[in-house]
Amino acid sequence: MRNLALVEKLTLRKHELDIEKTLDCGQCFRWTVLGGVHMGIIERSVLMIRYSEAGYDVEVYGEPLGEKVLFNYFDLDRDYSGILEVLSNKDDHMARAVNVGKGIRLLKQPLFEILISFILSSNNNIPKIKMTLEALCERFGEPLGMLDGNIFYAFPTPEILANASLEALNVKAIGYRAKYISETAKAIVDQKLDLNTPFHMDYNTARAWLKQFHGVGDKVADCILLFGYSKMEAFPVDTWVKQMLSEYYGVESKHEMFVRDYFKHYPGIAQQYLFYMIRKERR
DNA sequence: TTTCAGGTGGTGC
DNA sequence: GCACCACCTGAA
Repeated sequence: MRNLALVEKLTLRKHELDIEKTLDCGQCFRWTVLGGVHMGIIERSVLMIRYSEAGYDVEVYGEPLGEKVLFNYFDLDRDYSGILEVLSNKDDHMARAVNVGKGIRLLKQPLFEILISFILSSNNNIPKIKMTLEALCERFGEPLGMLDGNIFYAFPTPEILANASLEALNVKAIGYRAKYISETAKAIVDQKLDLNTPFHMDYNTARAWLKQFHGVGDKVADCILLFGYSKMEAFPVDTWVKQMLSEYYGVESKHEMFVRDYFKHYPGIAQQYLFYMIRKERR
């Protein structure tokens, strides 16, 4: 296995971006942190991100990424300050969440990767999801090269997963979700479905479109729409968020109506900041 | 040994 | 529409 070559050096301004929080708020699973260095893969580029005076230094290995793609991945073109100000004026909980979560941005992750990742997330927890994803990438992803003794793998393509047997897909901790992955990959390949389609749909239509895949229900569809498609109307409700909605807002059912009315155009950002806060307080 | 974890799909009403 | 419940697996 050949070593990955450094092909690009980029910088991220610190303004309104906290890498640590952004990569550790449950929206992505393949980033790791070691000795203060964040390592991750975007498409076929291996990234190492370090703190610096101005913000963050980004080293790109393997294939060049380009500033535009990097900025897009971290949603840097969106102005969060105005949105967060409106949200923090809503109530004390939201104000606290905005304060605690300052610097969180909603990523725009590769679509097939985010679809598969969140199908794996159902009835599951983060350490296991990470374990399963790494196992899938090791078995089915293309090895991109080595760096510091570690082999980095691209995310598997729909074709490779569609052609894999259920036995082969039965990697660590995947369980009954292997069938969902197989059926989803097959649907994409056989029916020539274009994962870009939801970009051109409104939130409700896009959500219904994603739910055609086995293993994608309301919550998983909302995660995909929020972390892959930047649909800010999406408000994923898991057991913790459900409990939080009840506790903070007295909402026991019909969350969708409540969040749309209450958070207006940005339920997704509200959800992510609230989620980060309740998760942090639990730990 | 039992319970639960960042849900979904199937079933029955 | 809504309420149940089985479901892989690993950790507590």
